[in-house]
Order: sequence, then C-alpha cells, then structure tokens
Amino acid sequence: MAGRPRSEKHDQAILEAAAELIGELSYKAVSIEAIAARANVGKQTIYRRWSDKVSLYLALYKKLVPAQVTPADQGDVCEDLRHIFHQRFTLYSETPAAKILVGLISEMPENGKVRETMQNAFVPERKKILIDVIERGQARGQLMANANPDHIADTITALIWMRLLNAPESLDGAAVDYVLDRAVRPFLTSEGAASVLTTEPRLD
Amino acid sequence: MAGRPRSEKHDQAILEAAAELIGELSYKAVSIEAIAARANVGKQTIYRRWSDKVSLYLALYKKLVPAQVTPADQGDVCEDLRHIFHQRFTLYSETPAAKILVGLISEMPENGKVRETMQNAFVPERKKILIDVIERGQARGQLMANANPDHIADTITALIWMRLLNAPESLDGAAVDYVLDRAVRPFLTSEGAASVLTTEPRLD
DNA sequence: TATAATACGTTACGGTCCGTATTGTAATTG
DNA sequence: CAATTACAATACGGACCGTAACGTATTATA
Repeated sequence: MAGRPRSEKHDQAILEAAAELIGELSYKAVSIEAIAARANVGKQTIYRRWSDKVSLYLALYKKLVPAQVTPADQGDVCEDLRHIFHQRFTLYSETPAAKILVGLISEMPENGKVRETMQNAFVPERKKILIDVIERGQARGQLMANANPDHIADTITALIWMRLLNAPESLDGAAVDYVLDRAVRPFLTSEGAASVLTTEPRLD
Repeated sequence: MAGRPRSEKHDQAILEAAAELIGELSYKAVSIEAIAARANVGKQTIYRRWSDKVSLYLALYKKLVPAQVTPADQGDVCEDLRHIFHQRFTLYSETPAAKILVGLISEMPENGKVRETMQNAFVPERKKILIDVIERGQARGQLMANANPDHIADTITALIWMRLLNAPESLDGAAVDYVLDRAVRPFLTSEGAASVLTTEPRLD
C-alpha cells in the first residue's frame, strides 16, 4: 500500500535541531516543541518518528558515536586503551555526544526502556571492546595473569560514568589518566609498566 | 521582632509525605503539589522551607542516612568494608534513601547546586570513611603497600553509583561482593586474603 | 486518471506542574 | 494593642506534554 513517504530531509533537520539545542541548553531544558520549531517542523512529524525525547536522543547518539572504534593494536595495553578513549573523548568534545549520554544516563532510573537499552546493548557493546583489548594485553604479559578483564572493564565504565555525571566537559586528557591510574595501572606487570613512561615520571 | 513561628509538625509532615510518595513513585514523578496535598499543607509552606524538590529531598536524605557510620574495626579490611556497606544498604532497603540518592544523582547534570553539594560535601564525607578503613587495612598488611586508598575509594564509589543507576534495588548482598571483587580484592595481600573465606570458595 | 493511504504544517486542546501572588485568618513578641 | 510572620485556600500565567482536527501535499495502485 502507499501513501506519501517520510522525508529524509526532515529526519536530518530534526536531528540537527536536536543536536544544536542540546549544545546550547541542558538535556532536560530541551523540549520537543523547541526542536520542532528549530527544525521548522510540526510536532507530529517528530512524534511520528520517535516516541519521546529519550528515543530521539538515543538515535542521535548512535548517529554521532558509532559503537565500534577503529581497532587499535599497537602492542601495548595502555596505548590501545588510550587510543580508544581518545577517539571517544574527541567525539565528546566535537559533538554534543557527552551531554546526550549524560541525559540518557540521568533518565535510566525513570525510563525502563532506556535502562534496558543501556544494560542490554549499549554498555555490553562497548564493554566488549574494552575486554578484547585488555585480554590481548594480558596475553602479551603486560597485565597480571590473575587480573580479571571483565572486572577491569566494569571499573573503567563506572569511573567514566562518574566523571560524566560530575561534568560532561571533564572527559579530557586528564580523565584518561584518571581512569587508567585507577582501573588498569594496578594490574600492569613490570613488563607492561615499562612502556607507560608517558605518565610514569609524575611525582605523586 | 516576632511573628508566628514555623510549625515543626509541618516540617515532619512534609518530609514524611515526601518519603511516602517517593516510596510509591519515582523521583521524577513526585511533584511538590502532591507532597503538599499528602501532607495537608499549602504549597507555600513547602516553598518557604526549601527552594525546590531537590533541596527538599537532599534534606530528607540527610535525615534518613547519617553521613557517619558506626565505626567498624574488626581487624579485617574486607569485614570492615562489608560492615559499612551492610549498614548503608540496610537503610537503602528500609527507607527510600536509595531512590532519593538516584534522584539526586540524576539531577546533578541539571542542577549546579546539587552537583556542588555532591562534589564538595556528600562524596568527600563518605569517601573519607572508606579511605580510613582502607588505610587501616593497609597498615595491618592486609592490603598491598603500593595500593592507593584514595583510588580504591573512588572505584568503590563509582561502582556503587553505577549499580544505583542500573537499579536502586540492586544494592543487596550480591552488590557488596560485586564491589569488593572489583575494587578491593585485587589489592589484598595473601595475609589479607586469608580472612575473606566467606566468599573465597566460590568457583569462578 | 481516479482513489486510497500516508505525510505534513498549523492550530487548538485538555492536562500537569511550576513558582508566585492574593486574601483572610492564626499565632507570637513587644 | 500593634507589628510581624505562618498558614490554607485559591487563583494565576506560563511551559510542555501528547493528541486530535483540519486542509494540503505526495505517493502507489487499481
């Protein structure tokens, strides 16, 4: 059966307006009505595509931040992890992705659908990437044999979320060190630690 | 200078109504108007005491969960930490404190006042308790000498917040093991690990 | 080419909640 | 008694929500 097809121009216009607005305001302060106005679109045109604000921004996040990172295998765990973090944090500074992620996180307690998406898809997808890198480092002998890659990945994620909640802008270079210091460095073997000279000589 | 004094009965009635309502609904779903109705009080009587919903629930949280825990010094780091967690998590199951904390956390990105309170008072106060216990364990030789108590405390906090966001009800006995496994156990010396037989014999 | 189906903008709607203001009354101090 | 503050009740303007109604556009199919 037929009917007028949905305009892809409108999809883009809506997502662009949403990206603009969350760049200017906070997640909570952005309203569907404001997005519609900015996109020169009726509210129905938005509601026809997404059930609510969360769904819209979930879609926008996926568009802005692909789950996959370009594989990093530089022969060093820390450098590989740094590479991943740098890749993500760069997107967070160039796009409103961090603000969106914070908004999604803050809606988890209220919205079962978001919570399930985060628990069942979002987090596991990204966790797997970390685990792979960590296991590779362990196989290389850079990480202690009795370290648990799954646990380390949990810790990394938790620390990053903590920083996101404290300030979306806080995910910079210092944050990389902050996370690695707490979640990874304790498990480095002397062999693994040898190559981390970038941050090793700090006196603290 | 005089005037009719504020009724303490009303303070209690409001806080009780707020506690009841967040027990029944989610943080976001509770409105000032609903609290006023439940407490048989005018809205102004609430706004006269607290500037907004966050301030009210921040006060309620402080009332429900005292920052201090009864000091635990049982000669074992893990048992001391278990004692602290058990104390808090019990309050979380007997009162709506967990739901409130989740609400406060989810408002951090939107509300600078809450963010500052959490960063400058709430978290540091509780972190200090953890650090003290961890340092004591380290002095006893139960934790590795090169472990960083400050970092471990950060990790513990982050892991607990992560679980809170995923489900306020998730802070049970299993959560204690979850946190200790990731944040503390890796740093136990053979001496410190000896006494953790409660969870040691698990096959995993 | 007609018809049915869907998209769209506009406008309007009922609803919830916000934070404030108003009014009349109650309680307290000096 | 006068001045001052607390309180309940009620009303208000404003922001958004999510939906519905209307008229118009765009498409596939018969």
